[in-house]
Amino acid sequence: MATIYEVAKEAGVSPATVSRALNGIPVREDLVERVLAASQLLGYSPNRTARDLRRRSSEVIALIIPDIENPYFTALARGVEDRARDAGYSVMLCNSDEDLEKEADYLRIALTGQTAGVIIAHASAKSALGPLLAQGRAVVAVDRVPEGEQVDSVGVDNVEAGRLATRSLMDAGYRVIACIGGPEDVETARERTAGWRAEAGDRAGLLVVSDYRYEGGRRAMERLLAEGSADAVVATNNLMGAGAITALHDAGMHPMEFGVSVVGGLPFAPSWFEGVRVVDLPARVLGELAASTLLDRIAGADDPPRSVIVPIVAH
Amino acid sequence: MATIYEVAKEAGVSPATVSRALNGIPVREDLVERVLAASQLLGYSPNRTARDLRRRSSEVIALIIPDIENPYFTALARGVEDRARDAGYSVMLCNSDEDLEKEADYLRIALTGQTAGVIIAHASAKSALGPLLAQGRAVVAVDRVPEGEQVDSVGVDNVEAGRLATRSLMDAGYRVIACIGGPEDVETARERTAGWRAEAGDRAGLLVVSDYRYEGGRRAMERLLAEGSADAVVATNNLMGAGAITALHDAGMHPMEFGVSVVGGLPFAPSWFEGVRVVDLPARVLGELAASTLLDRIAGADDPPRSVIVPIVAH
DNA sequence: TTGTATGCGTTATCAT
DNA sequence: ATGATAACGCATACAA
Repeated sequence: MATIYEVAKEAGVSPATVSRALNGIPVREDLVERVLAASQLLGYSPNRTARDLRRRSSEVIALIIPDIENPYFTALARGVEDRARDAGYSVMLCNSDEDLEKEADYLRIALTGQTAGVIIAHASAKSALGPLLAQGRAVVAVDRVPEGEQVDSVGVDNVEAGRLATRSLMDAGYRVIACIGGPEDVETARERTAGWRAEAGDRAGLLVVSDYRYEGGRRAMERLLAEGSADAVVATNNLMGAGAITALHDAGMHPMEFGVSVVGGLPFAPSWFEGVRVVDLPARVLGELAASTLLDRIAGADDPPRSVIVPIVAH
Repeated sequence: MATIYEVAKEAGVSPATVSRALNGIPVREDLVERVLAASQLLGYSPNRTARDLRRRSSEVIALIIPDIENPYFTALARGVEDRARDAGYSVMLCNSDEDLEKEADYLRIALTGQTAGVIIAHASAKSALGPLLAQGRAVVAVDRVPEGEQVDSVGVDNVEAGRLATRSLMDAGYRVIACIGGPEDVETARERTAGWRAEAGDRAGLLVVSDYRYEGGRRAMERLLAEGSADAVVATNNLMGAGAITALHDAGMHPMEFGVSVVGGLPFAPSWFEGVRVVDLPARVLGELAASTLLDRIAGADDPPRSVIVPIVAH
């Protein structure tokens, strides 16, 4: 790879002039042209590592999500990406796999590498955002909003989501509504379950705590069917909802006879499941807003941490 | 952030000793301990940008995929990620969105930043891998195998996939089998369509060329239904298959009366569509193998480019 | 084994 | 506006 020195020599100017010409800092017209010609000739493009080292920042933002195979988070990622790209940033997507250790690794990489900022849907409330924040790095929590930390956040009203999902079943005439909950150390899971509880009450055996995954939802549903006391169920996320529907299907039942309401949609499947109620979550918008918030911080906004709640549109 | 100099001073040794102690280069036992204690105390961790600049490499590999919202590619990404992580590398995932310009951006970033290597499922045969290869960077093409380039590649036998999907419908007794093809500048699309053609023949109007996307598959199916000459269809990728099924459903038909065979599966939905035939593609394995291949290259393997074809398991 | 000093490729400071 | 040069933080060649 050609360096800035070679370009300088080729163009007959100093390296400083090359740097300026390429960075939009005023330089005499004809020199700019010589620099451009020389870089073209040598196939030069600046070494980003050196630039980042010198500038102590970069145009990369890290996005850490807990499950890259969950369409909810990929939609969110698209939102982040589109907004970031418009602002000239690229996105490094990291999959923590709901694993605190992997997440810590990626957080460390984001910290020690020169990322301009970090957007994170943390794997657990125990996530170690401390070092990032202490160091003054721009950080935005998305989807999952840490309860203790002083950090910008973008999320939805999960209690309301849980309520809407539940009420939708009640309105349809179902009487005993069970709930498949997510991991207890994930805020969104606790909140959505709380929403269900507020509407449906909480009788023993009606709440099955699972793991936000497809297989977990499936097993939970099997248990509820075996139990036999409910006639409808709220799945607190999309994957568990899919699992529940599968279990229902495998048991030879249709989502009409046993009511199903899911918090969060699955793409490509809107019309396949008549009878399934869906409380859509604005994943992509969450991503866009998180990116906008982060970009503001990077640009130097120093107002106190703000917390954005995106409204849910009921069906 | 603390630097290596501060740690050195705190530990009463030279920066070089700190560097060595931290990188497993022989250093007197008690000095190692002092260095460790000092880094602990100061919360030191090496600046990766500086290290990369000095070493002229890094522990990050870039993975460029054309559609982050396609479960096929996220499964592939998981494969890459798992294998890479085991080897101590982290993965920067980039979404080209089937857009040559975005892809070129990411390729440039991968080139100018110190990535250890690049794994790419290119957006189009026109992708500009040239600069990377010319510069001797490790590159592996996955899923989509460039036809002209001298580069390692990992893919499946797409012609065979197309054949299998078609034959499955023929064996079930369908007579006139249409095909929803993907973009003509994507190798996998051309090959799968070729597989269909080889089995089903190609009569006018039976091939609808689409775009590998959900909506495209939906519209293509609507057209085929309007046309009315076929009694079954091969969708050459998962998303178009989903779109086709939706169109079918919206037209009040079931995948039993109008045969549907899809190349590539959709997750979370195995048992929902009785009657739909699926030729599963080993996306995750593709990712794992691509990562292994890349890691070999990074480690210095200098045998000629190899081309791995992962067998397809028929259902 | 340890320390000193240099260089990785930029950008930014300071003269000019 | 332009050029010489220092500095970003680390790893390593060389000297001790």
